[in-house]
Amino acid sequence: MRTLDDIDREILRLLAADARRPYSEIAEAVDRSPPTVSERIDRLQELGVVRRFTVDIDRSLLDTGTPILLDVEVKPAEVESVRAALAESDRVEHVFVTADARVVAQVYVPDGGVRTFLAENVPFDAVREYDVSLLSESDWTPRVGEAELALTCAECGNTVTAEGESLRVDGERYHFCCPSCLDRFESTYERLSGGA
Amino acid sequence: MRTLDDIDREILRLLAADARRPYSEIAEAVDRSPPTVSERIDRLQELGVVRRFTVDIDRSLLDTGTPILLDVEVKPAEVESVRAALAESDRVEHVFVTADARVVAQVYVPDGGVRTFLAENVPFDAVREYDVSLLSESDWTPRVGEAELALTCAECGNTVTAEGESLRVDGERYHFCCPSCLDRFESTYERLSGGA
DNA sequence: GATGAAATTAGTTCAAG
DNA sequence: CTTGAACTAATTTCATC
Repeated sequence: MRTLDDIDREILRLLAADARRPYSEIAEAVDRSPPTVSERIDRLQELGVVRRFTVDIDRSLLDTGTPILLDVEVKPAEVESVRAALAESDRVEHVFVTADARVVAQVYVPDGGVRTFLAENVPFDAVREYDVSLLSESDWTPRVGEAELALTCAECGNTVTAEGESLRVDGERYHFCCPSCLDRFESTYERLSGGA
Repeated sequence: MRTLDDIDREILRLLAADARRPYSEIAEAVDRSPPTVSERIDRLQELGVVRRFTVDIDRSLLDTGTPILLDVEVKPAEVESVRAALAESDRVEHVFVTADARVVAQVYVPDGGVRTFLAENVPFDAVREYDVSLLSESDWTPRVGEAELALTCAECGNTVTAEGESLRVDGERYHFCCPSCLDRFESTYERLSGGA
């Protein structure tokens, strides 16, 4: 398995700035041919580095409620359910989970107000406290920087280097640091799914 | 000028979920022809509702530093300079400005740590206090919802309705609630640029 | 505003190095 | 890991409604 090189990073940067520029233009910028660019972009998607192609929408031009930053202090066991519940909502664009069990979300609050929004969207018992800040502006700029690929072995948790391998099972990608981990993972998997 | 209709919203939703689907597919979904879809997307870009086509990158797979949520309390007069300084940084992906003069940013902190990052990126005098939370997860989902176009008249500040008009000057878009405001804006503009 | 047909432009496949 | 050439697919233009 290869890690990311400068060409991948440059492609990511160019796509982040404008995902519609023709591959011929990207190809010229990275001094490769269009088929190479095409293949590398496929690989970036396959690796999950590129999650999706999308549009950045200026919601300040859209009348979709009042933008707030909602900071919810949750019971540690409920962090994931609260994150999922918020991420699910039509009114929520960003969700951040902090190490100290807070879930921070950018929410476009409907007319009913924050309390109603919370009551309807978040498991009542999970919330300890919450805090609301009115937002006056928000920016999003996708960045790539000097990023190196940082994958974790699905079997042993080590960092996956260039020697690693990867495997796709049931639409999920798994990465491994070495053939042994891949093998072990595969047998465990087969045992489990065989028994099911 | 038209406002957004259901077809525009559906197009936005489809693009947000996958900006690469062919126009023929979008066309079928909204029961129009590909040229119509093309034209409407152009218009959404022209209006500034679609800021750009981009890729959603999974930065957790990229080794670009420790993700934190940085919450900076700033002197009110410095809010804009701090926002701009942060948005400028290669390490910052999101910046939110709250109504009570806090600037909240998602930062991928380099090895030097937060203090160094702040010292190098934010005007020293502007910061009153700051607070850091380690992030364990972050989601982004572009949403459209039931959005209506909410433009503000560049001359009088009223809401721009379907009767409004718009004008492009020096690469900037301006919207107006009525022809009088457009006229007045134009004369003011010509007077100012004539004198320069 | 919308369209079908034509023209243009972009993307992918493939055999080969 | 890359490419040029051939092929396939997508987008835009335009005359017309």
